[in-house]
Amino acid sequence: MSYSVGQVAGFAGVTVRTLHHYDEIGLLVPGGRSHAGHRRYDDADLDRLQQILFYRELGFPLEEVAALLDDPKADPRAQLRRQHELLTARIERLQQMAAAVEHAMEARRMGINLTPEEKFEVFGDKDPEAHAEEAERRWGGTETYEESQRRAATYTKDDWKRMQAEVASWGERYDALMAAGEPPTGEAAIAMAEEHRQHITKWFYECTYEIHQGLAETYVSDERFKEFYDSMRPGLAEHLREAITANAARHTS
Amino acid sequence: MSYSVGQVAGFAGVTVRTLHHYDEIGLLVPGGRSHAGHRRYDDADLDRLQQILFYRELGFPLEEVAALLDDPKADPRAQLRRQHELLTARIERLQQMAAAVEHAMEARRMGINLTPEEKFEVFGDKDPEAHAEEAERRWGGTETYEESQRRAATYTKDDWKRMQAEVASWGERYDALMAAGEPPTGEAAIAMAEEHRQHITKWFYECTYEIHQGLAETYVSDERFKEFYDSMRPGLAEHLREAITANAARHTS
DNA sequence: GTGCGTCCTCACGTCGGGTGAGGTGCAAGC
DNA sequence: GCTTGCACCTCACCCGACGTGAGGACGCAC
Repeated sequence: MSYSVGQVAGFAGVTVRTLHHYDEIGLLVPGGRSHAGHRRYDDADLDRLQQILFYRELGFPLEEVAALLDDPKADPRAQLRRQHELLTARIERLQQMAAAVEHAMEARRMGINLTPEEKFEVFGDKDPEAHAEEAERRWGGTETYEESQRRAATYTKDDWKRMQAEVASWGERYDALMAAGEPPTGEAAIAMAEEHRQHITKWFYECTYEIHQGLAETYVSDERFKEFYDSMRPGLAEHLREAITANAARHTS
Repeated sequence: MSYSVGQVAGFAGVTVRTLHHYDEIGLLVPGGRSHAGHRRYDDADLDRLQQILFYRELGFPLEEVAALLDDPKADPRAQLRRQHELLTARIERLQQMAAAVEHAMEARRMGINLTPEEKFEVFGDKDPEAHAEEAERRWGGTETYEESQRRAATYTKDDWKRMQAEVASWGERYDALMAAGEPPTGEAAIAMAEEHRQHITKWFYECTYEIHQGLAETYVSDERFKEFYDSMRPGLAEHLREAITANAARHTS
């Protein structure tokens, strides 16, 4: 069984030119040539191509791909293990990005102004310095709630107002609920947690129960988020977190 | 608050040159310039840069990134929704790739010879034609079990033999177990399922309970995989699937 | 023999930047 | 006051991973 460039290009989903290129740079030299000089790929070549495409997809430069594949002390078992690790690492990375996106949007929803460093946190730039100076800018600056609101206002003003009204209404009702001594695991609190989740879904993005729980954690762990909720009533942040957790538990069981 | 190229490059984790480039092509033009002609980026620029990097990371060409960001009918809400969708789609894709890698390795373990089309299945090339002709090659070909074994033999011969011995031993014991009338949910069968899982982990890759269950499904749904197991004893494939499921359930509860 | 389809080999174009070369503006140290 | 250093500027060529013709060879079909 041997295949022409066209056939291989066909089922591998690459162009003929790409195969030519790989031949040129010695990354994938076909097992043989026909008498007319046409490239003939055998099954081993296909296996190799599959591996090449795998690593390419994950963004490796071709030179490194060659190194990985020609590594003599990497048998198929090691290859597989590596591929599997790469994939799971990648997935984790994306999940972190998703979490960061959710986080960023929550900040926006509350009119919290992230520092530049925080904005780029997603991209994994663990550079924990310039932190004193940063706090200066953050708390000493003159950027107000109002101002950051203005910046977020690519919404129509009406939309924004209506959303704020919903938030306010929800806040008052949650305040009342706590005043009445309702526990976080009670029906009333759980209903409010669910309303909170649906508010996010309505105005921002599909907020799953899982995501919601993630957000709940930051409401108590991040000072600014906590302040947002505690300003409605002291202790609200924690109360809400527990209600959200209870609500999530109910729906994932 | 405004920042120089160097500062921005710093916390965004890109080079100064990149920022120059983005300015040149009009993708990110700084809000202003200092009297000396130095670029000054303001907070809105940072937000935009963050978005740019997000889409770039997902592989969009810069021109498209510009189109996405300058789309007038995409408010922050729509952006967020889109980003979130892109991420979850990407994650799903990677998970499929991971599953395909697992699948490929199982095939190798059993000496099953995938058709070229199957080898590239991962890369999503749904082209369900040329299927009759394909079956010809697949079943009519002369490639034997032996041959495909040979190709997979980048293992040391010893390793391969020892692995095969383990498989054989396991098969005999599973055969006996079924002959004795053990149910798939019984202790003995579950122990065999667990041994099966650990065999894969030992020789190939970290096989989680979740992955194991995925494999179990293909053992009954893919004719060739089914044949591999049923040749040890008719009905073994299905028996094993249920045992694996029971074993997985025990460990994830 | 004349299409046609697929293959071949140059060889230049494109995209997203990297990497100097050579020059300017400004603060600090001598 | 002068120079040294640093961060910035523009101009311009270089690179990887192909895309995109141009111009030609093969084989089969009519």
